[in-house]
Amino acid sequence: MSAGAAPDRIWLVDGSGIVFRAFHALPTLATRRGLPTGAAYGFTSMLAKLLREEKVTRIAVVVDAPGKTFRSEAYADYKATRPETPSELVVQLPYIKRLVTALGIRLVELPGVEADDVIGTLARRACDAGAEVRIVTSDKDMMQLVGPCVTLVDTMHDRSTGIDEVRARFGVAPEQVVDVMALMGDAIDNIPGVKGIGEKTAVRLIAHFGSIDELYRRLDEIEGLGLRGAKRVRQIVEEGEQDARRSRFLATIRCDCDLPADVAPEALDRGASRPGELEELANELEFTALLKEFLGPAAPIVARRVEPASGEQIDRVLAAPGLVAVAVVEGTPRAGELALDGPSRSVAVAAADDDRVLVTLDVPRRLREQLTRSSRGCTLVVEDVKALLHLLGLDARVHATLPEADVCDLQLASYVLDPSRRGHSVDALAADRLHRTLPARGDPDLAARGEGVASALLELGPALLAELDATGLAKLYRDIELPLARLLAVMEARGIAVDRDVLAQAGREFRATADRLEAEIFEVAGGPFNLGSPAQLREVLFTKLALPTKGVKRGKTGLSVDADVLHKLAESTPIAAKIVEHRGLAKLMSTYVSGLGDLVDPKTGRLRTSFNQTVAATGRLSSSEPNLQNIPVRSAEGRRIRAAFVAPPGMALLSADYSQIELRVLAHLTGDPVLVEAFRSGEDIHRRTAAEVFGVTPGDVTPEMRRQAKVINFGIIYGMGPQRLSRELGITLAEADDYIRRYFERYASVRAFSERVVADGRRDGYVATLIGRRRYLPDLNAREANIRQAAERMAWNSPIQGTAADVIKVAMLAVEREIEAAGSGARMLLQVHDELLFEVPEAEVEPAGELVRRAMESVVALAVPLLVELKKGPNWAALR
DNA sequence: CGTCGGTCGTAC
DNA sequence: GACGTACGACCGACGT
Repeated sequence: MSAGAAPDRIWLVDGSGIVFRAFHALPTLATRRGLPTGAAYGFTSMLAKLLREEKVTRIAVVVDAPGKTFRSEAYADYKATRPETPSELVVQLPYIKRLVTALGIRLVELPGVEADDVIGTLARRACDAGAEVRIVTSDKDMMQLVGPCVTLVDTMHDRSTGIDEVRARFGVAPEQVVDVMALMGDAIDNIPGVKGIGEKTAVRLIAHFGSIDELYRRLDEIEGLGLRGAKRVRQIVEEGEQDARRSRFLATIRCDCDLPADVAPEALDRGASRPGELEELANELEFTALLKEFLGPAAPIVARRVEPASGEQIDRVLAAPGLVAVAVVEGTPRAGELALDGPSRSVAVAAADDDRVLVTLDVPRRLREQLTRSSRGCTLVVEDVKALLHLLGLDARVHATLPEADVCDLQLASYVLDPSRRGHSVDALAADRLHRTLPARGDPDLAARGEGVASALLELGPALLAELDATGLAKLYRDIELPLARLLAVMEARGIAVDRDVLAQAGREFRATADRLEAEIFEVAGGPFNLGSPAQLREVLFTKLALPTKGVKRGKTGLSVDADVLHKLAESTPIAAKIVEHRGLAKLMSTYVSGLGDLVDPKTGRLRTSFNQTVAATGRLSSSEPNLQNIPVRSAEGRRIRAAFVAPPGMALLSADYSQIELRVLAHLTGDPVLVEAFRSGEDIHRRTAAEVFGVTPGDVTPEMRRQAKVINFGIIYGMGPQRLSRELGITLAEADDYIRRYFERYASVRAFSERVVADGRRDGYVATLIGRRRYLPDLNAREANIRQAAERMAWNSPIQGTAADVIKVAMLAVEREIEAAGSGARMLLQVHDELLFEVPEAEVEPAGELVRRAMESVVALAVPLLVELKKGPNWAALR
C-alpha cells in the first residue's frame, strides 16, 4: 500500500459484546491449571477467522472500560438489572486484551465512554472520510448504525447486515431502529420501553410515523391504523411518553463523542504482531493450535546441514561436551541416499554447538561406546531412552549403560510434568511447544525426519528440564522415572517363559465347551446369530424371546446385555447363564489363548511385553502387546491361562505382593487414627471395617459382614456412591447410604482428607501424590455437575493410586539394586501394580524372597507398616 | 479396505 | 450417568 492511501475499509470489533456472548454460548473450557478460557477461546477464534479470511489493514477492538458513563449518570438504574459479571469471565478479560495487542491490533478502552458509542463515533467519522466500515458484532442494537457505508458482520454465523437486511428484520430503516427499540424496550440493556408495547406494535407505529417525535405529535392517528385494541394502544403510548423518550435516549448510540486524538479512523492501521507475547499467551491459554497460523514456525536454534556421518564424525560430536540429541529414525533408506545400506533403523545425531545433524545408518559400535561412557560431559536428549536402550543392545547389563543423570528423556520429562496430556511423543511436543510439524514417522526421507527430530530434541530438552526444576518435579524424574526406564528395558528384554502346550490344551477345552454352549443357545433362540454382537444379542433376547426389560440398564445404543443384565435374565431363561459362560470362554480364547500364543518367541519360548511408562494419568505403569497386567486370576478357567506362565527348568517363579497397599496408603495419607491403629496392630482390615460400620465387636463379625466391608473398603478408594454400593451388595439405597455414612463417621479423618484434597485440587489445579507427582484436574471447576463430580473422584483416587504406584516404582529400583549387590540370580520379570514377579534359581528361592521382602517393605516409612506376601511355585497359577 | 466409537470384559 | 486406572477383542457404521 502506498503512503497516504485512503482507508478503504475499516473494521470495528465490538469486543465486549462478543466476549460476553462467547462466554455464554460456549461450553466451559479451561486450561489444565484451571484457568477458564471459554470466552477467550470464542473471541480468539472469531478474530483469527476474521484475520484469516479478510484483508484487514485497519482495525480496532473496542471494549467497555469500568466506571460511569453518561447513561449511568443520567439514569441510575441503567443496566441495573444486569447481573455482576461472572468471575470466570472477569479473569479472562486481561488475557483477551493482551491477545488483541499481541496481534498488532489497536485496543480501544476509554473510561467514561461506552464501547458502543466509541464504535458509533468512529464509524461516523470514517464514513464521513469516505471509508467503508464493517462492525463486527452480534448485538442487534448496532443495527441503528447501518448505512450506505456501514455494515454489521457476524463472523461466527457468516452473516452481514446492511440496509436491506435491517429492513427485512425490522421493517424500518436503520435510523428508525432506535425508535422501535425505545418503544419495545430491551431487557438485556435494561431499556424499559413502553410497557405493553411489543415488537410488532412498535414496528407498525414507527413504520407509520417515522419517529418517536412524529408519533407524539400525531397521537390521534393511532386509532386510524387498524391496530388491534387501538384505543388501548393509544392510551399506553400516551401515558408512556416519558418512558419512550428516556428509552430513546438510552438506546441511541452516540456518534459524536469526543475521542482522544489517537483514537481516530486514520490511526487504526494494524501493526506487526508480537510473536513473543503471542507465544506466551498461546502457552498460558493453551491456544497453540488455535493461534498456530499467527505464531509461525519457531526458528531453529541453528540452521543445520544434514550429512551422512561416519563413526568418526559422530565420535567428534559426542566428544564435545554440551547438548547432544540422538534421534532414532525408522525406515528403509533409499538406495544411494546416504551411501550406506543395511538395517531399517538409523540414528540422527545432533549437537547444539555444531551446525550439523549427522545421520548414520546402522548403530555404530562407536556410538554405543560413546553413549555408555559415563565420564562424558554431554547431556543427551532422546525421545525414549528405553527404546534407545533396546536398540543399543544394552538390555542384559543394567549397570553398564547410559549415565542416567545426563539423559533427558523427552517423553518421561513431559509425563512427569503433566501425565494426563494426550501424547508425549516428540511429534506431539514439537507441535504444541514449537508449533512445528515434523516429517512424519515413517517418512521415506530419513534424513529429513532425523534432522527434524534431532533439532526438536535439542530445543525441547532444555525447556523441559528447566520446567522440571522450576516445578520441583526434577527429583521424581531423575531419581525414579529415568532409572526405572532402564530397569523396564531389562524386564522387557527378558520376557517370561510361556508353555504353549498348556495354552493350547486349555484352548481346545474352551473351544469344545463353547461349541456345546453355542448349540444350546441357538436351540433356545430358534436359530443361529452372532453371539459376539451385542446388537444381535439384544434383538434375540428382548425382541425375539421378548424377555422382560424391566430394570435393564440402557447404554447409548439401547438396552445393555452385559453380564450384570444377563444374570438378572437368568431368572427368566437358562440361556442367559449360558451366554455369560460362552462369552467368558470366547474372551479367554480370543484375548488370551490365541492372542498370547502368537506372541511367544518360538526360539526362546518367551513372551515379551511393553511396559508403558507415560500412559496412566495416576503414575501407574501399563502393559501392552500383550497386556500382561490383566492375565485372568479370578475364575478357574482363567487360571488355566495363568498356568501357562512358567519358570524355566531349574528355576521357580517368585511373586511378591504388597498386602492392601492402597488401603495402607489411605491410612497414611489421611492419618486416620482408627485405620492407622488397625494396620499397626496387624488387624484384619476388612474385619475391622465391618466392626466399625456394623457396630459389632471384631469377634462378632460374620463372614458375610466381612465380605460387605471388603466391598466398602475398595469402593471408598474409588469414590463409590451409595447407588453403586447398593447394587454391588444387593442392599437398599438407604442401607448403602447408611453404610457409607457410618464409614465416614468411624473413619472421620478419611472424610476430612477427601474434602481437603478436592479443595486443594480446585485451588491449585492439580492433586499430588506423597512424593509430589502431579495430576492436573481442570474439571474440578467444571460447571456441569457430572463432569465436576467425576473430576472429584479422580482427585480423591489419584493420590491414593498414584502414591501406591510411586511406592512400588521405588521398590523396584531398590530390589534390583539389592539383587545386584547380593549377586542374586533372581530376575525381575513383571510388575502388576502391587505385585512383582521374579524367576529365581530353585536353590536361591528362600534368600531371594527375603531380600525382596526386605527391600519392598523398607522402601518408604509410612505411618503404617508395609507388608509383602511372598509366594513361589512352578507357574503363575500355582503359587503358594 | 481402514478408521473409529461403542460395548464388553480382564486385571489391580 | 451412577467406581478409579489401564488394554484389547469384536462389531458395525462410516469414509475412501
